[in-house]
Amino acid sequence: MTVPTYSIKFREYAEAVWELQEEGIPAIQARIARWLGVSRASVSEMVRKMEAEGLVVVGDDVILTPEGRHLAEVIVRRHRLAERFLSEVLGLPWTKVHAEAEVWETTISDDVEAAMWAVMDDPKTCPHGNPIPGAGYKPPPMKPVARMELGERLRLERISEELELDAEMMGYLDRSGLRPGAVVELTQRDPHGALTVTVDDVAVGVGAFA
Amino acid sequence: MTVPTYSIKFREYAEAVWELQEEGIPAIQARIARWLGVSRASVSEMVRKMEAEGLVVVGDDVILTPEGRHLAEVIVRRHRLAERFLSEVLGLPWTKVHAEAEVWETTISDDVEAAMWAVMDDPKTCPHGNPIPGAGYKPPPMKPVARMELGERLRLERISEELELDAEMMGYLDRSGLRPGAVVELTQRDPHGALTVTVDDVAVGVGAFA
DNA sequence: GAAGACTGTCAGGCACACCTAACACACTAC
DNA sequence: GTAGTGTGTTAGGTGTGCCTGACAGTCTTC
Repeated sequence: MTVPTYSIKFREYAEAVWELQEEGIPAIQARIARWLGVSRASVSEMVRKMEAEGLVVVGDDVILTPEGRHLAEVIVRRHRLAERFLSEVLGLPWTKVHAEAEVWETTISDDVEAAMWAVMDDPKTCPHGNPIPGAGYKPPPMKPVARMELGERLRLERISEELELDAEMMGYLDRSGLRPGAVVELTQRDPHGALTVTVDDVAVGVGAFA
Repeated sequence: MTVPTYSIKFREYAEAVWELQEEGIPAIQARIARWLGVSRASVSEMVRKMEAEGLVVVGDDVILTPEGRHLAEVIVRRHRLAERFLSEVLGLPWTKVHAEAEVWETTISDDVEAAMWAVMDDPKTCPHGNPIPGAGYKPPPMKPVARMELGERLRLERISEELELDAEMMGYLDRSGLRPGAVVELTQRDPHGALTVTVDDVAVGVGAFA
């Protein structure tokens, strides 16, 4: 609930590092650059400034300091809280809330954040199933669909942040019934890794996600 | 409901011109500069860029073109709608919503704006009593408190945007019971223009506002 | 070991919105 | 008339965050 006094860009970079780490991807600069859609040179520069401010340590990976992690968690929390709010209170389709929350996460004040908590009934996750940091909820251990066995059935828990970036993909998933909570069965896997899963007895082809 | 594709700063300048005009203040550059808290040089520069884009005409006053007025009205509408939303749905105190809405006005998307309209019961004014453009509501003709007669009683309709900028002043007004809807009586006027008004039988000293 | 791919960094530049300092012009007051 | 005040403009400068292009270092792969 602390006010992040750092620039919007610092917050976004901290968030990116945090999310990469959450996805299990090592936060090297090139990944951060792709994640944020900027050049490697820009990341190199920003990351050096953030190191000077004590937000990260730059080595082989970029690692958040406790201060940096705290900053990132405020942003991620506000992002997911905003997604939940947009979906639950304002009734926006869950496929659209990610893009909106990108803006909200850096503009929400302490007061507004507190008011959102108060107005919702103890939210634990965002509409994509990702846990809201600080809500006291640990997501169950998960297995990406890509690592399921043929014929295995699983309840879909969450859609990765990376996929959320892609509005078209989100629309596709939604139309196909691939939402958090849906039970899917892996029915086929082609030699290149593309999967066919069955949801509500309908077969759908997808790539790999959680 | 149109997407304003102009930069955030263009939107804020357009809004400032619109508000000055609403307050009956001629929108000369020096006033815009004070209103926005920037230097006259900056206003001169920005206003020239906006003229090149067809948003304003620069003469003795700065005048909005139809395009510019439209842009400004989108922003003002979103500002006041956001204030109402923050107060009504999120339960923030009415003295705080202006500062929050400053940020919201430029970040709200078409989708979010539509959702806000849908979630509230046909709002006509912001919590300070200012009309929301596009809500089909014309405020009654008003008389600033400063122009009341001694002993005259009046219902407070709105608090000017200018005052909203000043959080301390807003707190003072609120604590004094000077809220939209309150009935005030002008009881004294000192030679320098300072006023004493009576609200709920309590005397309060103020400057001049609507 | 050489070729190719990937990575981080550096130099140099750009757009945006802001600033101060200095100027010329208008208006008012005395 | 002159002094003072307010106004708009110009010139030159700043900080932030982005870019491209070129470079050296590190892996893989053959």
